[in-house]
Amino acid sequence: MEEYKLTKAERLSNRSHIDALFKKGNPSFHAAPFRFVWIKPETSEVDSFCQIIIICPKKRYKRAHTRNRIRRQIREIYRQNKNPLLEKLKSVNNKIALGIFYQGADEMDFQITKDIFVSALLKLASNFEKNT
RNA sequence: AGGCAAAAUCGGUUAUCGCUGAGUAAUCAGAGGAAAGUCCGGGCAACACAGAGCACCAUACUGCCUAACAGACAGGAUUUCGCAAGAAAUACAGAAAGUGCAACAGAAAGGAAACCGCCACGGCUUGCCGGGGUAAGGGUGAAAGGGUGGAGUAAGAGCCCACCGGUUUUGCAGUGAUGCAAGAUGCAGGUAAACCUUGCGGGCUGAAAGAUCAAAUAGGUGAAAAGGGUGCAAAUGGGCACCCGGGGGCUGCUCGUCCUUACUAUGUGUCUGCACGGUUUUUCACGGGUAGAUCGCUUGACCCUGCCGGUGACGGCCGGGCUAGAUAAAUGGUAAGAGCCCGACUUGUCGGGAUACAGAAUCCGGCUUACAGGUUUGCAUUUUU
RNA sequence: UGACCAGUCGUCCAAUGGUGAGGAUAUCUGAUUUUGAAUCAGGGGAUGUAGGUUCGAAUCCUGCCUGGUUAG
Repeated sequence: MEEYKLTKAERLSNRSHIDALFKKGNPSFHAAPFRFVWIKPETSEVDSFCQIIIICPKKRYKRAHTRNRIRRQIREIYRQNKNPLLEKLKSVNNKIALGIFYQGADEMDFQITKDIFVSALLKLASNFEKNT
């Protein structure tokens, strides 16, 4: 069963969870323009296996429309390619909160960044298998 | 044809995978002219509020429009440009309420003074000196006490006269700023985007305002419970034993057995073991309130067509319409095809592009700034006829 | 969403509306030294931007740009 939806349950929106992510989150790896941070949430009330938050800092991207565009494109990539990660998480029955930083150029090439992102996600999933 | 400036405008179809809102569902809707800067003004909300003044801030020709404004419209004045017609700009109240300031230069920078001068007088060494008069000319400066001309004089001076400018009174025109005419006045500069004065205006804080619901934890308030009986001991004391009841442990359950049924200081009263108060624990209730949720939130000084009033900004009326409402924050990805733009060859194909400035966060009215492309208007230039 | 402040040589700071915007440091040139450092002498280099007020603006006023601080 594969789903290509991205509902609100899959987005990180609780303030305390976000604070926990940035304070105690495992500083995982860099991958070209991306950087990932993840944590296992303390409470198990979360519905989905992986909640994400996309960060493009205002300090780096001054204009609102550039920030919007970057965030939307990353979200689109994640939506299309999230299933391998989710299946792995489901198999080990883990729930995580994931923070995705973007630090690349203002205008990004959709296809190239897509390839990078997909490989990075697979790497993250394998990393998970080792931990458990 | 390319260039500059201004104005209005911000291309867009279909399919599909998603996102946000509405709807039972089918389905429908989904960023801007500036959403930006946050520079003004209001709506709305909380709090405050007898009246007046001070302080602070903002503003400053007149009329008019408006919910309001530093905005708009109509006009006046001044300045600049122009031969003129006219165009453009204007923070456009007060310098005779007061206090300041004006480097350098210059005699003197503000109820004045005399460097070179001019003038007569006195003295003598006959071209100088002295004490006077004067401010036309020269010189300094950004600026030198209205300007030009005449009369007048020893020389001169609004000392006097004419014209021009200023101030002011009256009359006329105008809603008014003001204009025109007639008279009066001999006229102490500049700077208020120096302090300041005057007039008009401002209560203060902002949607993370504010309203409602409300978990866990901690704390607040109130109520209840921490037992009853019998016997013995004891006053330098306030304990012990047993029985009943409640709670807990041992056990799958019962019996049985064990533990427990609190503390209160040199508290207060009282005196026979009690009452009051306090502490602690447990239970219940209440209210405040955090996370969170809902409202505020999009039907509005709204948009469109037509008619009427007004020079105009704008106002009125009839009819029609509903056009984002998110909250770590929705508009994205892919594909195709007309038309458009760019480039290449060629004169109809191929390749590329979908873009400038830029993203709603409480809502409106303005201002300011950014802006590719095509459109319209104006200006100058070049080429052709 | 509001409130406030600042912008001066490459860097850090001065300058009451008034002389050619000053000082430290850096940099350049020369001297000194076998060479370098230190020292000495000399030079270049700046008022964020566009307007306005004024005789005159880094300073006063207005718009814009950039950077920073701050409330919740």
